[in-house]
Amino acid sequence: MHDETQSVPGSVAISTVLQEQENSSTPTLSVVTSDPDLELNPDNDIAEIPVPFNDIPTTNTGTQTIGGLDMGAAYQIGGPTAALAGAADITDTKDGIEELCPVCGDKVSGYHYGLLTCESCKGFFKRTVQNKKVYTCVAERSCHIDKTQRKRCPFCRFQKCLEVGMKLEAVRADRMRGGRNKFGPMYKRDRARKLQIMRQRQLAAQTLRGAAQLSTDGMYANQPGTSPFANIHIKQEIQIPQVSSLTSSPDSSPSPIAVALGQVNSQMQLSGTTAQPALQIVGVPPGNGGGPAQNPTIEQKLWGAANSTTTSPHSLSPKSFQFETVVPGVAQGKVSPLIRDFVQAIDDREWQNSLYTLLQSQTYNQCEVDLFELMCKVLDQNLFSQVDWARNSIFFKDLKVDDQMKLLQHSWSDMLVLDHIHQRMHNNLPDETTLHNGQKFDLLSLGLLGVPTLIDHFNSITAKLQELKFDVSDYICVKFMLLLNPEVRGITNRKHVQEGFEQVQQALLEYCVTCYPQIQDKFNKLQAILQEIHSLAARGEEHLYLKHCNGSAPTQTLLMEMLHAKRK
DNA sequence: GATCAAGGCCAT
DNA sequence: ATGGCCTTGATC
Repeated sequence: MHDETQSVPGSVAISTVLQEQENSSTPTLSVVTSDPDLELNPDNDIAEIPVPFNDIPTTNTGTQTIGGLDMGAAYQIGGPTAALAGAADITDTKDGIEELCPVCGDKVSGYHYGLLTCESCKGFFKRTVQNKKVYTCVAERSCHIDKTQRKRCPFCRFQKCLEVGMKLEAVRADRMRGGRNKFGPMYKRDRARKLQIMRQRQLAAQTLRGAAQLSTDGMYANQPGTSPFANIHIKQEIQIPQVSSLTSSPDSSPSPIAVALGQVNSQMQLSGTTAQPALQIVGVPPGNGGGPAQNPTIEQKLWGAANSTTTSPHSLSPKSFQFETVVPGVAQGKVSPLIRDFVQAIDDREWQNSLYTLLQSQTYNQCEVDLFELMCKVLDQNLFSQVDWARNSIFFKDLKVDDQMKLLQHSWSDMLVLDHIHQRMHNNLPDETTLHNGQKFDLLSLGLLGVPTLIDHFNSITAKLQELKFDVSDYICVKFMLLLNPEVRGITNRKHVQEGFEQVQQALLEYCVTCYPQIQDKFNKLQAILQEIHSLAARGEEHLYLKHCNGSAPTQTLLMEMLHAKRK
């Protein structure tokens, strides 16, 4: 079986996505340029320290240069002369810092294109991107890459380069030599973090040695100087393997956590079964700097699953809501079949699974990711889910693609915000989560479309909805009403949209009256809140658009496509 | 001036 | 095509 990479797919047109219903091919979401220092959240568990490796006093760097080239700080520490260093802490850190190339396991020669890699993978990555190479895997796209076999399958090698986090955007389009790029500060922070980890390890080791020594003496006491913090150091030490494994994974094995979550495996399998971006990207930054995992996921979800499930989403959604518990009045037959079906079709577990899978896959093997960029990727994925949901929804699915596009272009951001509110209110989505690499990701920012200042508005909306006992049925009806907006300009089949809208509106009105008689005017109040959501979403869109215009937001995404569509 | 991550060169 | 070594140049 021969698999081939394809040429650059370009941006994802909304119409393409929608039209895929007919041919079920897989559009490729493209990639992302980003500034890794933009809105970085340095708030990780390990305090940043102002001492990069290269500031560590060594007197023997000269012996570590090769051919007159200073080989850099990272391996200076772990290099053959490290043992000669006088300071005990330097010799002790040797094991901690000696890194292997995450692609092939060869010796690391420095930071290249986003992370520590060996010289050969650096060269390979550069050649591939610069020369827009297109490779083929003659096997199953899952060839093992190590030092001895890395030459065998360039396809899988390049795929692995992307998987571990090598950044296409670090290869310069203009081929300019020298200087520094935007990743410089990230490399510096990564060095500092590694150094910090080494020191913690060393202290933990000392503490343990001390404790062992004292216990053999039949006494319990901590070493002077470290005693108050001994437990802390040990605790941090336990966390270290997760963190350090992100930058050195010679065999590319998923971390135990990822395996336990069942997340990385599924991602990797997907990435191995889909023609991937790798080379399509060349020239254009790849859709997901973090590797090929994202696109196949989206594609599979949207165009694989969706095409076969249009008839009965319920049966495929064992995770959908149990009406009896979430929809009051259903047992008494008070709820319209329309709302029943709506609610049953919801699969929030899938929503959250996709979210966490994406977050973990994007940070797997990455020492530090751009959190704004990551947020955009999540929004983008949500957007794909949104389109998928719409295309399989009653009323909407009967429309022509042009009409569908217009409706989606008009409502996507409102629906993203609404979805987030729903996830928080009904599924306990937390406000933040810790990523695979230890960074904290602000989940709430998704609901704010990346605008921190919208938090008050967001909270006020949420509070009002809570007062109204906004439930899952309300949510899904409101979502339909946002989507099926007959006011949208240029709709050809406005009658159908109008009918759909009115049916949902009527169902919601009846639902509010019958199931929530104690809440006065719930229906109209919900309508008013829709306006607020719309205004919040509009500000979010504006912000994202500005970010995009000044080059801070990923390009070639469905998200940006949507942002542009409204401004055409 | 030193650093070091880009790109380039060239023997293999 | 690969990969080890060299040159470059922005940043520290």
